[in-house]
Amino acid sequence: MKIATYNLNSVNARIENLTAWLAKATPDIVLVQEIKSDYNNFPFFELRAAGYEAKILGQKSYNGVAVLSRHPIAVVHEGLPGFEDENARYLEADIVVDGTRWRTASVYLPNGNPPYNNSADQSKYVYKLNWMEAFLRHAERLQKLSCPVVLGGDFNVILTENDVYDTKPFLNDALFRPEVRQKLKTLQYGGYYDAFRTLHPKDPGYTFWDYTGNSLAADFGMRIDYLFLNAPAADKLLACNVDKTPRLAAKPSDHTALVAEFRP
DNA sequence: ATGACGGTAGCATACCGA
Repeated sequence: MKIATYNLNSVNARIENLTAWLAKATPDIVLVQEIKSDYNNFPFFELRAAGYEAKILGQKSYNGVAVLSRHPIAVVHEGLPGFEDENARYLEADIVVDGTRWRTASVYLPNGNPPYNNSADQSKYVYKLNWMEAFLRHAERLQKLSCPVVLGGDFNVILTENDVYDTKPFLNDALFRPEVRQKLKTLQYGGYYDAFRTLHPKDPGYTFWDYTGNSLAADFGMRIDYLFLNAPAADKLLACNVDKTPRLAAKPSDHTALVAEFRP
């Protein structure tokens, strides 16, 4: 049983790359971010032909999240409960696989950096902190569930200095500020396991490489996509690996897929 | 400090991203 998270940077620009990867990787569930598509333009037919049902919280041009699965998907929350959000960043769903119900969420945390043309504007950072607060409150409520829970997505947070090729360029970046790192750590204090880091204490585990320059060749990456597991899910965890093949393929997203394998 | 690069809207160029 495999669950993946993958920030696609546009589902329509990536549909061939995506279906090729699905055929090879055969995940049961994929938590997708940045589909950059509303409902009417989402490639439901192509994914159905590839064997996947899709539930989406769409948005034109920006953001947008989806859950794909080879099994029926029951949506639980469209958007983060208790948080008025103008952006499509959270979709929670139940999926039964081999008789076990899995609670999953596709999470796209705000970036938080100021716009290039106004570096003094902190409004996006404030939005990020508020979003994280609401997410942490909801994640805490999900701890009441006894079924396996997987919160996966693009968290836009570099958790530690070992999760980026070089800390210097990011010391004042919204992805690496102590405040956001501390906040995401509270998810772990609250009983969620970082699937990749649990099994790979030392490996970089980068999931993102900038399009520009020689970032990919030089491995100037960062680990900002995560699969967080409650204890019942962590108990079933067999493996968790970064699949770099779609990032190395033609017309890639700047992120790549992170895949966890579980006992049924 | 800036822009590299890519996607989208929409048709020139601005906005967004990490």
